[in-house]
Formats: sequence, C-alpha cells, structure tokens
Amino acid sequence: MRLSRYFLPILRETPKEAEVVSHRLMLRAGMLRQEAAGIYAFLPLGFRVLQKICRIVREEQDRSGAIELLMPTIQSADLWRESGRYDAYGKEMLRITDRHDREMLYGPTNEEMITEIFRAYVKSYKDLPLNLYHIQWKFRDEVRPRFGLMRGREFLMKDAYSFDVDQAGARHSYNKMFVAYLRTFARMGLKSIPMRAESGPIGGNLSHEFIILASTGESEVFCHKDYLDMPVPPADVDFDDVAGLQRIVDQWTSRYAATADMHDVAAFNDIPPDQRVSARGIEVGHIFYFGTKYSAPMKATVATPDGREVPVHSGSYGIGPSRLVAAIIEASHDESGIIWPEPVAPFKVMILNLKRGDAATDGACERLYRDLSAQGVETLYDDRDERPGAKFATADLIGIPWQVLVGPRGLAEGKVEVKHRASGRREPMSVEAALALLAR
RNA sequence: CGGGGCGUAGCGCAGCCCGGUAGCGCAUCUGCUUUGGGAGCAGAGGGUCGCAGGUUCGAAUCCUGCCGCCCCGACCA
Repeated sequence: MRLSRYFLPILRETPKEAEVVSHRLMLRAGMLRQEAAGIYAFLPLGFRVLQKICRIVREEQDRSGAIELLMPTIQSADLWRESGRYDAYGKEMLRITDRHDREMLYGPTNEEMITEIFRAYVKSYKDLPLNLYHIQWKFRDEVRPRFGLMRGREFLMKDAYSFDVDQAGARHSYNKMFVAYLRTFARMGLKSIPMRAESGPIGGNLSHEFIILASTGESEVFCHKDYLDMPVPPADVDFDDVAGLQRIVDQWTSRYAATADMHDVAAFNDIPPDQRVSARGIEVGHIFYFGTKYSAPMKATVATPDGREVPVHSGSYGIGPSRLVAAIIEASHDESGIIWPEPVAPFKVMILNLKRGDAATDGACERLYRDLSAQGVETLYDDRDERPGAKFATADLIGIPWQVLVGPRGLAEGKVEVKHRASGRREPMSVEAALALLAR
C-alpha cells in the first residue's frame, strides 16, 4: 500500500478525551474514530488489526473443533423471556421496539439464541459434543463507558457455546476452549493467565478469566511467577485426548492466580515472596460452564443412549477482539507509539522514502515495494512528500514491526537501513539482503 | 446513578470574571527555499462560539433549560 493513496489520518496532537494510552495511540495513529460514547468506527489501519486478531481467534477455535456460524445482532424479547433473563438483565440491555411495537433488543450475548437453534435441530446424544461460535457485534449499555475500546458499549465478541450430554463431556469441552485460549493469546504475542473467576449473572460453577498483564491494566491481579513462562500447548495438541487436555488445564490451574475480587491474601502469602507477582491486568477472555441453566427452562433436551431425555450441559466462551486491539497496545508500546507484535500488525514492513524525487532513492524504494508485495509481504510504502523526521515519527507511531529507511546517504554506500521497531535495532544492508530478511 | 470538569476552525487551546460581533499554535491550500528524527519564509482558505429561549441598543461573554463528551466513584461475562 502506498501511503500517499491510503487513508491514514494521523493526529499530531492527542484529542483531550483520550486518557488511557491505547485510546490515545489509536486516535493518533488514525486507527479509530469515536462516534458516540463507547461507540467507535474502525478506520482502515485499525480494521486491519481487528481482522488479524479475528483470524487468529478463528484459526484456534476451528483447530479445537468449534464450528463457526453467524447469529444476528437484533434479538426478540420473547426469546429472553424463556430464560427469564429479559427482566433479570437490567438497563445494560438496549431494548428496541420495532414498527409493529414488537419488543426487540440488541444482543449483549447469545445464550438464548444459540439454545433455540440447538433445540430446533439436535435431538440425540449421537450429535454431541457440539461447539458453535460466532464473531459478532454486541451492545451493552454500560453506565459509564470509558478507556476507549477497553470498555465500550458496542464491541466485537467471539462467543462460543458448547453442548454435551453430561457434565463430564462438558468438562472436556471446557478444557478444549481453555487450551484454545492459551494458544490464541500466545499467538498474539500476549502472556495470558487463566484466573479463577466469579461466574456472575451467567451462573454455573466452573469459570476462568484470561488476563493479560499490562502496567496500565484496569484491575489488580495476583499470581505465581511460574505463570510467566509456563509452556503454551503446541499447534498439534490433540483436542480429542481427554486426559491430555486435562493435564494441561491442571498444570495451568496448579498455581495461585486471582483478580482483586477473588484474591485470597492468605493463600497468596503462602507463596515465597520472590515468587509472587502482583501486577495489573486486562481481561481478554472469559469461559464458563453453566450446565443446564438455559437448556432446562428452554427445553433443549437430547436423548441419552438409554432413551431418557435430558437437558444438555452447556458452557459459553468469550473473547473480545475489539478489546484485544486496545489490550495489545496497552501491553506493547513506548513513548513514540505502538509496537505491534508481528502476528497482529496491520503491515509487516514500512518503507520510508527519505528523499522523494531523488532517482536512486525512488528506484530502491520502488524495487523494495514491488518485490516485497509480490512475495506477499504486507508492506506500507511511505511515498509522501514529507520530511524524513515526519516519516520517522509516523512509522514509530503506527508501530509497523519493520522499517526500511531508504535515502541517498545510505544508498551512496549501496545500503538501506532496516530498523526493528520493538528493539530499536538498525542495521545497514544491501537492498537484496533487506529483501531476503523481510520476505522470510 | 453520585461527585467533578469541559463544549470556541480538523486537532490542541486563549478570549468569558469586567458584554461591543472572534484569536493563537498545529493541520490544510499556494509559492519559494529546504530534505536522515515532526523545516523556514511569504500569502490564503476555513467558525450558525454545542442547542434553544431570555436579559440587553448589542451576547462566545450574563441568566434559564436542554444536549453531548471526559475524569473519579459505584457498576461491569
């Protein structure tokens, strides 16, 4: 992409409404535009990151055996009356009336709807286990939206729903998601720590929050140091291996880890002082087992092998991709701007033409741009008529992992400079060497 | 929902107390000079001063109501 033809509205100054770093940087980097309190438009650069995140989420959901579908944002109030949540869910639910005075709502979550879909088709234990997920916009009318994307009212959510004939099966489904989540966040360059969680208004008794550590995190968290380098399950982990998955989950729940509201000071103090981690964190995922909470009232039943009809055992599993965009920035930035982990970066490489109009410089840039693009490397070419300083500042701000600085000074020696955003390391090399390095 | 604050050009702000018809920096446009860490000079365009009412000869400024946004707290799959 040529920057001169792209839509990247960089802000030199920070809009005053933005206080948290991710919000500030997203606005300045031209990723995001606020349209109302807690409601945002993703501009092209932000949208690319969101899509990268969604792709990783999808790949790991699919790998675990979950199946993607897409449910609507608008739901019928009647559906929610079946579970009893229409009255229970307070003002956070955005209620809408259509032209025929039918009561509708903008979904804050989809347990009722997925249960309705399930019960319409699935009647036998032979069709289980089943895990259906979608990635869809949700709306929760928070009293006080804040922190930009971190706590918006409209947000993108991946929510998966598992169905099993009994609790043991549900436990395995839960473990699949647990392992998929460990992999998902690790692939985004994040250290996530599963923490035992309150199950909240959803109910149930088996629940973990996945927290990533960031100094600017929203809440205080406490955990054992061992979590910082526990091995993440490999890509070829066998999701059908019940005992194997249980071992992974057991390992990842073997140490102390809790958010402030679940914190057990005595248990934490049993950890040797040098092994204690007290930090700030951001919740990026939450998984629940809630048994028959919805299947029983909504009559989602299946036949067992011995011919009985039983309500299915379910769990739900959320990840917030839009929140993750912000969370990743909270966890990965410096004074100059964002530092994207490569797997979620909007572009992998940014070429900085330091002297547009200089034949050698233009030529080297064009060659780099064409060859990298031809090899499928996502490349942003800063071909604007700007001074070098402005280009450096822009590149650092938007945080593309690799910058190639091309100017007459280096080219006189036959070199361009490759800068690694995360480490700040710069290395002069030939155009060929840069291509070889970056096309890997 | 309680407390605090803000709304003046795309962004950041001054002007408001003490009423006289709007200004600064950045950004934008034009020209010239410049070109390895957010350039310089000269010129230009851009504003129903959040909205509505009121007071006044006259309101960005004073009064009333409303709307929007932010921060702290409570709240929070």
